[in-house]
This record gives sequence, C-alpha cells and structure tokens, in this order.
Amino acid sequence: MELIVTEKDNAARRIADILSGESYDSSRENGVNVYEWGGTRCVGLSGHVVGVDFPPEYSDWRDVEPVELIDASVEKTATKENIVATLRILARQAEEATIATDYDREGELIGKEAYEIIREVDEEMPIRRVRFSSITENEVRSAFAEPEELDFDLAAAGEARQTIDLVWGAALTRFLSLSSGQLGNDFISVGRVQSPALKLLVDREREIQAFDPESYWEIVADLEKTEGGEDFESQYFYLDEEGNEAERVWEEEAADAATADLEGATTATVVDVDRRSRTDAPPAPFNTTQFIRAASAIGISAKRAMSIAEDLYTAGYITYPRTDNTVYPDDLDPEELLGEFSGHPTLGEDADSLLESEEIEPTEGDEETTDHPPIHPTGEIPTRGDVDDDEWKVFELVVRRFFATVADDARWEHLRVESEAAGRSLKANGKRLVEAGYHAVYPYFSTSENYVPDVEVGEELAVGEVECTGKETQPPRRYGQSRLIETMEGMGIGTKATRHEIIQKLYDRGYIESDPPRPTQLAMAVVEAAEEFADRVVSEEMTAQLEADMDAIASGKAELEDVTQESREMLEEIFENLADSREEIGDHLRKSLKADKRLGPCPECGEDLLVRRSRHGSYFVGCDGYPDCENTLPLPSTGKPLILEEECDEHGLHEVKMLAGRQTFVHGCPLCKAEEAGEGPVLGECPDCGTQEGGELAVKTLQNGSRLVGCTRYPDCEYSLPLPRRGEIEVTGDRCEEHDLPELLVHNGEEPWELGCPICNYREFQARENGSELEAIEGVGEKTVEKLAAAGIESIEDLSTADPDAIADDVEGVSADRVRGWQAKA
DNA sequence: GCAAGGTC
Repeated sequence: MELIVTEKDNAARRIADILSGESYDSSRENGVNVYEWGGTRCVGLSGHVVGVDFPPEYSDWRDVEPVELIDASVEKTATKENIVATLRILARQAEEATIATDYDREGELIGKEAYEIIREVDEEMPIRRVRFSSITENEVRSAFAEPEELDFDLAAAGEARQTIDLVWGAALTRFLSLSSGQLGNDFISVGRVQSPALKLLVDREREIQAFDPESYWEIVADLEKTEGGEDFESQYFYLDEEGNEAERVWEEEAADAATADLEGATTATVVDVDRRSRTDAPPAPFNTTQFIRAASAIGISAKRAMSIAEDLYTAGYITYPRTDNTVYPDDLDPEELLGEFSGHPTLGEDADSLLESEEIEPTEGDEETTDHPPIHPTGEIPTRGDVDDDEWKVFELVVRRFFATVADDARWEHLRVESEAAGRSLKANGKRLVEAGYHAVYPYFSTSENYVPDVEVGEELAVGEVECTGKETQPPRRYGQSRLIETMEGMGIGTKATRHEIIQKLYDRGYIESDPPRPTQLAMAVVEAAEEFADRVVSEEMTAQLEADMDAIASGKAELEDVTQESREMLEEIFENLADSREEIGDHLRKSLKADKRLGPCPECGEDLLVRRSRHGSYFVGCDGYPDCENTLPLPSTGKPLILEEECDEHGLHEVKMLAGRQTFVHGCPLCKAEEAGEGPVLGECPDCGTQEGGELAVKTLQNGSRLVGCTRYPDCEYSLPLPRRGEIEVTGDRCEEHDLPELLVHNGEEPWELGCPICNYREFQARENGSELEAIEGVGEKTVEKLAAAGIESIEDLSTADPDAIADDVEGVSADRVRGWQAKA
C-alpha cells in the first residue's frame, strides 16, 4: 500500500479525486478522513501536528528564572494526537509513502514532521516528496510521475525559526510578566513578529502626540468660460523658495493679499493648457494581503474577510486564500473560467463582454511563488441561498478581481489649465475617464471625474467667487488594520496566514484598543522597555537576520545548531543587561497598566479613580486609595468598558464606552451618570398599588445607567417595566386608552422609535418571547400559539401546568391528547 | 499561562 500525506484534508480529497479518477472511497479513522483507491491511501494533516516546547520542569513560571530558558532543551511533542495516531496506523500498513504537503518552507517542515512519524514505525520504507503549486490535474499528475526527496535543509531552516521564536518569546515574555507581577491571564508578551508590529503603532502614536499643527490658507476661485457660462474651480498657487508649485499659504497677510487681488480681478487669462492621456492598467491577481485590503475597502474587516474566504474555499467556490503569489499558474485557462460565469444572472454579462475580447492576457504581479495560486474563483458559483450577504460580497469581489485581471486598460484624459488674474496664478486639474476598461467589471476603485472645460491659451475667463479657507496641518493618521498588514508585509514580518491574527493578538493582550487600533499605555511601556534593553525584538532586523540565516541553512551554508546557538548568545547578553533593571521595568509596566484604567481624580480623596473588575467579573469604578477611600461608581452590566480620550468638563473624568459587539454604546462620565440617577417624569397611576396606596409610575434611571418605569413607592411596591438602554426618552401627549399611560418616544439615531405605552410595549415583547418559546415545541405553529394565548397559555410553564382537558375545551381544534403530547415534549 | 507557524 502507498500512503500519501498532505497538509490539510481539503488537499487530500482533491488529490484523491485527481489520482483516482474520482473513484475513491473515504472512511474515518480517529476523526480523520482517509481516502482510498486501488493500492493507495491519502490522508490530510492539519498543518503542524507536532510543536516545540520546553521540558515540563520549566513550565512553572515562578520556579524558573527566565534566563534559564535560554539554554533549556527544546522538545517536539505531538499537538494533534488523533492525526499522529492515524498516521502511525496507516504507516504500519504501508510499503511506501509520499509527502505532498504545501510547496513552501513551512510545508517542507510539516512534511518532515510526517516523515519522522512514519520513520518511527518503519525504518526502511521509501519516503518520497512531491511538489506542486496548485492542485490541478496537470500539476499533480506530473509531480507524482517524478517524485523527489524531502529537503531536510529547508525543513531545518523552519526548525531554526521555531526554536529562536520560542526561546526569545518565552524568555522575554516571562521576564516582563514576572517583573510586573502580571501572571495568569494578563501576562505581558513579547515576540519577533508581534513586538515590531506593536512598535509600528506606538511610533505612529508618538508622532501624533508630538505633532504641532500649523495654520495655513488655501484660496480657490471660480472661473467662468464667458460663452456658455460653464464654470470650474481653480486653485491659487505660487512658486516657493525651491521653485516648486505650492498651494498652501503659510501667512495670513499673504493669503489676504492674494485673496484681495483675486477678488479685485474681473477676468483671468489662460496661460497654459496641458492635455495628456494616461493609461490605467488593471490590478494584479489577489494575494492574501491585497485581498484583505480590497475587502476592508468595502467594509469587511481583515478577520472577517479571512474567515469568509476560508468558508468559500472549503465550499469549493474560491481557491486557497493564504497565498503570496500574484501570478496565475499556466494551468489556469482564463477563457474557460470566464465561460463558467457566462449566463449567470448578475455576473454573466460582464464575463461575456470579456470573452468578446480578441486576446485575453491576465495581469501579473511582482511576486511569483510556489506556495499556491493567487486567490481566484474556481468556477463553482454559489446560489444566493447558499451564502449570506457578506459571503456573497466577498465572493463577488474575488470574481470581479479575476475579471479585472483579464480586462483591458482604462484610459483617463487629464486636462490642466493654468491662468492668471491680477498677477496671481491659478490652476485647475480636470480628469475624465474616456475608456472604462477594467473599471467596467471591477467597480471598487473610485472613477470620480473632475470637470474642467475646454479652453485655449489666451482665452479670457470671468472670475467669480473667491474663497479663502483657513486650515491646519493634520497629524499623521493611525494605521488601519489593512494598512498595518500591508506595512508588515513590506517589512517582511509575519506571514500571509498570520499577520491578521497577530493584530488580534495585540488586542487580546491589551496592547491596542478600538479601531483603527490605538496603543495603550501598557503597549507604550512594553515597547519602551524593549527598545532600551532588547532592541532586536522590536525591530524588523531580527526577522531579516533570521531570514538570512534560514536561507543559509536551506542552502547548506550554515548549520541549524550554529544559528540557534548564536541567537541564544545574543539573548544571554540582553539578559545580562536586564538583570539590574528588573524592578525599574516592573514599576514602569505597573504604572502604565494603572494609567490604562485611570478615569481621573477621585472627588472624595483626590487619588485616581480606576476601572476595576469585581470577583464576579462585572466592571465598576473604584478608587486607587482603597481601602482608605471606599468611593465607587457603577458601570453598565453589558459589555467591556473602553476609556475614551474625551473628558467630562464637570468632573475631569474620562468618558466610558461599553464594547458589546453590535450593542456597543457610549456610557459617558460615570460620575455624571450617577448624579443623574433618580426619578424622571411621572407617567400615571401604578396598576399594582395605585388605587389602594396611591403609587405612581415614573421613568427611573438606576446608578449603573440603566432605566426602567417603576413605582414611586419602591421598595414597598416593586412593579416595574423595562426600557431600552440607549436613547433619550420623550413623554408624548398621547395616552394609551387601555392603561391610561402616555405613549413614549425613544430618540436614538435619526428616526425616533415609537415605543408607545410602556405596558403595551412590554406585553408585546412578552408575547413575542413566549410565542417563540412555545413554537419551539414540535407540532406547535404560529396559529396554535395565537389560539393558546387567547386561552391564557403564553409560556411553556403555563402549558406544562395547565389541565389538558380544560385546554381542549377552551381551544378550538385542539384535543386533550395533543396537549399531552406537547407537554411531554416541553 | 510563554512565540510563530501551520490549519479549522
């Protein structure tokens, strides 16, 4: 029996498909799919099935000095035990094996992991390696026709990376965590990829903080072509000291003078007309980074885009989404693929128009790699019911990107008109899309035009309105997630499969907040500490050196042991310098952690008010002076608090936003909220105690910011009705006839929400809730729910405790036996 | 309970 091992199940199935001529049998062993035909079995791993770690005696952070990890041995252990077990079983029954993992460095290492597992079982069996960049009939068949050998040097290069990443990451992570006392869930991490990525964000934040805005003015004049009266905007410019065109005027007097001159002029003379045609070439095929960038431009986050792409890939609609490649393989026949879309209701027309072109020559990007093809559609098209809206959006994006890569160039016409009025220069830049080219099939790039009419040199134009606008220079912008991923790619840190996950890791570690991500004080302190003592770990240099070392190992010019040993020695040196600064670093980190939780001064004792977490996991505001000062303020129970930059004018406390997915809302200053708490307008008589005790219903705000309609006799009367958490409540003049209460309006967003009478609203809400509850019982439909409600059965509890015969009497068309059946199911 | 890299 021959055993074929691939990197993932999906690849195993497709290879089985190709090599068996679609006639394989599949079975499951330990939860792992095995594909079998003729004398061959094919199994897919799940990426790495073994991982590196220190021996167990190093696992307690407090028992081991971080520096000891540098010379600790690094062991490999199975991380996917069921897959490893399956591989062993299959290997015992095999006479030969073929490693068919991905054609890249990490694939070679994963292949070696499989090789070693097979070798443990059988020392003699021939084990070959096949390499192919895309799983197509041609490539797979020709790879299997001429199998090669595993490249142990290339795999060793991967192992060097594993060891160095673990040793540096673990030793420095433990050092910072121990020095600041951050053990448990809130440890402080450092790594070759995460730390330089974090430094990018921190450096940008430093620039923003150090930014000093400067005032300037820009002047725009309306020019009119006298005949026909077409008008267009022209911007004032001058030549600066270096002789370059400049539009920004840095002195107010100069701006005023230029504006006055232009306002005084009645005509401007055209002094130069420059027309040029620009070719706008279609984009290259998608690699992972460019795909993420394009998805984020249509409002889909990096994380979500990758998760959707993964699903579309698994379902067979698009190719593998983790790739560096931007050149389509020779096997891809663009015409054939376009043909698959022909006749499709929304994509067919564009495919057909592309097929009409005489020559179809796809664009190529700069990066040609062997890992996988660029992301493109497979030709399988989901129907709209198969996928949700976002999935379709992403699928369409991938399809249209493919369309764009086989489409024609677009052509723009640029028209620059320079004129002079009262000795002042004005310019206008017009652009027009004269040939839509690929834009016709790829509508994701802006094609906005700027109209400037046809004029001739010497032509006189009327000067219309002149506008001088004062502006300020802006600080550099924060990185958005897709921009950060692009920058990381440019620096060579992380991989196609991990960059977006690294960003998530920074969120999870409390290093960044919000979106676009903003570094916390903790992040600033971690980067500062690293810069001072372990600059390598926050610089891209470490990766660059590692890449060079890995190339040397792969090409046989260096040994794995020498490279890791040299790296260990560098880390030793770092630890020699760190030793004396342990307390200082710990103090700084602790202070920064506190600063991230700080709201502002405590009004009772002047210490800091901090966002804290109770033993039960809920958040509240407490004083740093505790236990001397016991001042606390409540926070809403939903969501995780985010401290905003905005401060409350009255108390000098930062405002708080509650992050809770779609229910995220700004809570504001917790002290203001606490002061506002209390009773609002009275609505009417309390239905519970009004007639006897004279209680009245009022809108109340609780200390934690939530609101309700409650009785003024609380706590003697506990009658209450819920209100929405967000928005202003308006009490209208209209009253509900049934309950004699005013109708309420909620202002939250543009359209006010008509909540109506609070009792009716609550009843409806309950009916909906209970209705769905009863509908969950098999055999109970919407109509039955209505009938049961009429008989007073509104919840499962009502149903379970009711007498079946009584229900049968009350409800038409329902027998007592049927009710008993429901009760049994409920 | 550390990293980064695969994959789900």
